[in-house]
Amino acid sequence: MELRHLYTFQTIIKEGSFLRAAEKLQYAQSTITLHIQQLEAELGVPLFARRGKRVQLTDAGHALYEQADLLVQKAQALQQTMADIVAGEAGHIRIGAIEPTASLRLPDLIVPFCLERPKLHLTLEVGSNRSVSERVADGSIDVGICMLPEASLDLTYEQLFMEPMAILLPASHQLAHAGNIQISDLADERLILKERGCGYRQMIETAFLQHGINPYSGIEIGNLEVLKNAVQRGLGIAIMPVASVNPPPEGTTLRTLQDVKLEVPVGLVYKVGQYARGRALNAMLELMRTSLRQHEESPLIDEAVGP
DNA sequence: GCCATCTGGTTGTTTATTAC
DNA sequence: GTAATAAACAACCAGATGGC
Repeated sequence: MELRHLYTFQTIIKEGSFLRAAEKLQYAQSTITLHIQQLEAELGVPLFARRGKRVQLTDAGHALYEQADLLVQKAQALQQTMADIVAGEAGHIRIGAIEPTASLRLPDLIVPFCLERPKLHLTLEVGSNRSVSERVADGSIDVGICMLPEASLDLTYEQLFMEPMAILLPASHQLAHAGNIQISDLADERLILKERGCGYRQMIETAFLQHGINPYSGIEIGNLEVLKNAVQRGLGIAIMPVASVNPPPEGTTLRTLQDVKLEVPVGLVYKVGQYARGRALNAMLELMRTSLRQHEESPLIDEAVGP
């Protein structure tokens, strides 16, 4: 059954004749007859009773008219949805992001973006660098915001900004008010690390091992909030994204290293060749580029860190 | 005057072939 | 294996004409 046959059928009823339906739909009159004949042949039942020059709906015609109305309405709604997707007003965007970007930076972008597009569906998944990049690689999410993914995943990486890191220590700690802090000063400290596979931890381990220091103290905490609380209660010190401890929790201090710049690159991650998606996703990517790259120009660390 | 049928031109679809 | 192209075929439409 073809939708245009149903349109023709509906138009005949609304206009009252085959001829006026043909004029309305800009078909030849013979086409209207053919449409109805095809519809009747397909359904195996006459839809109109021909009485000389007049035609009248049969019972089957009445039944079809009620159902056809629903079908045509559904089809029109579907066409409108497709038009909205083409225009970037609808569709489904799936984003994955690491912390603290997900909770501190993305809401400022996502909220106005979604309010402007009430028909848009958006899913934001928060995870580790590895899980976000793997989800992008297997197609579960459209785009990720994370650190450089593993080369084996064959993903495109577009750097947006550098995430500055700093040392969070209890305010009572001897290094809290020290002059310059060198990385060697942390050699004997209990450093609380994030979980294995976390990009922040990898950066910390690399920096420490380059200076001949083993950063592993035996304590790993996979959540930034719990990590902050642990430092606040004196369990040890931690190296954290500045954005996640700005301002530092009560009873803690944020310091930077004098000899090592602690920062990790964060960027957009997407599948090669998958870039040409819907307009809504492209608009979101453009917004992320514009807004998150701007962040690089106003680093949070200047406001948050001080002896 | 209105609808059905026939005929010819146009458009769209399918299939086979070729190139990458 | 996939995409592009061309040929054959089918479906569609419009105009002309006939029956009621």
